[in-house]
Amino acid sequence: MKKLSKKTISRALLYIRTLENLIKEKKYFVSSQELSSITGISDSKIRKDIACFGKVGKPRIGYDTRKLKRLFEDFLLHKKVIHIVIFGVGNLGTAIVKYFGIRRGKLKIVAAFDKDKKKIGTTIKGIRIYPVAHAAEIIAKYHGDIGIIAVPEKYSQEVADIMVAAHLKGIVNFTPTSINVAKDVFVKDIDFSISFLALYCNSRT
Amino acid sequence: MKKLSKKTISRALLYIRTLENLIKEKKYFVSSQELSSITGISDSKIRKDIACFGKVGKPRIGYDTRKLKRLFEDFLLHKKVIHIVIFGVGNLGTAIVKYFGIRRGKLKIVAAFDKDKKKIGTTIKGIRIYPVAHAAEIIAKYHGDIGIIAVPEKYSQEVADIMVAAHLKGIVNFTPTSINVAKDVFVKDIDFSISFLALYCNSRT
DNA sequence: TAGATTGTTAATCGATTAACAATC
DNA sequence: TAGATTGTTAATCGATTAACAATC
Repeated sequence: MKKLSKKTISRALLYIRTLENLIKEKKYFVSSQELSSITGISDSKIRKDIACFGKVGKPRIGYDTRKLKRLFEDFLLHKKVIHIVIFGVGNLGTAIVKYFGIRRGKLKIVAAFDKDKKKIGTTIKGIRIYPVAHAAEIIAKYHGDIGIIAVPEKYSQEVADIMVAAHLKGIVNFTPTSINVAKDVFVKDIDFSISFLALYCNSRT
Repeated sequence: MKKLSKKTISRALLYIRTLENLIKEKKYFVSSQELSSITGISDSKIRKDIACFGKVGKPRIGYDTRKLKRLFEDFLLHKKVIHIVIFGVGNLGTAIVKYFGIRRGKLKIVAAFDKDKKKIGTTIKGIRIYPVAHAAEIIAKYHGDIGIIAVPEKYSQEVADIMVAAHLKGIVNFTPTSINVAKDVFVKDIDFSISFLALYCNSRT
């Protein structure tokens, strides 16, 4: 088996979602061409991605949607539930807690942290908001897997340091700042301003 | 001048932000190496990106931060304010309106749309919520540039069609669905579930 | 069988890195 | 001047596309 590239992993997750929809529609076989027209990803790229996971297609018939979905999940998502912790329950943080406070697929928020004393001790969709000072302990208790930074920009590095110390292996950073972390920690930056500006710039090309 | 790749454009926007911070600190010259250590982007990539815009550096001295920032902006962001419209003011939509309802750099939300009669006519941070039926007219009136889809999944294509008809040239899609649009319209998908899952998968490699 | 579709190889494309002469 | 840093070229790397023999 080849090592999976980041791009292949992202696309595989998209295939899983697409296959789930197809299975819901009781479509049990699909060709790479059909997957291409649904996802917008080229058919040869799709076949090449699938090849990283195994040989499961049948010439003339295509792929068994349920089998293919299981194949991807066995490689990528054998964990039953992925535990998310979030720092900062302002506008964005609260929206995310409201969404992922209830389990969504394999994702679930297990704890939230904030500096605001008025928020600490309250809950959002059943998720308790804890003081940042107790983070290490709470993250260990809930077996946090990944962390979300949704605090004001100036606290992002401080929060990142806490997350690294708490042994989280992945961080989603919503602040417009580059954070520095140990190199075995993965960071995904989601910067709305840069995303929107990039879209605007691309659309004037 | 070379055609700018999407990646170069995104990085250039990151350089602009970095330069703004440096200028605020009254640092008026910076080398590609220093920019590299701040942003995490390799110095040769940075020099190559800059070369797409012009020759502005001085050997031994580096780049004039204010001049370099202006150079990027002249190419990418000559428009004073980019007008954003948003469909759907649920949890996420509301958070975004609260943030971009006030101008943030060159970005500003100018109008919001929703199906919920209770929300229509109300305002968030001064931004009025209009009925979806009036979208074409309102978008034209406010000179909308790009649109955000933050509605429930099942309405995403419907909203995309309205946006295309209203001549928006860029769409940010927060729903977990692939939308189909005319091919001169740019789409940026931001799917939190896939982003979080991908981060998790990458972190177990 | 006939023919559509897979799995895979080879060709192409684009982006990144390395290296260094030019230069202030 | 001496030497650090740019701008740029060549080398490398990885990802995508094209093509097609294998095959059910």
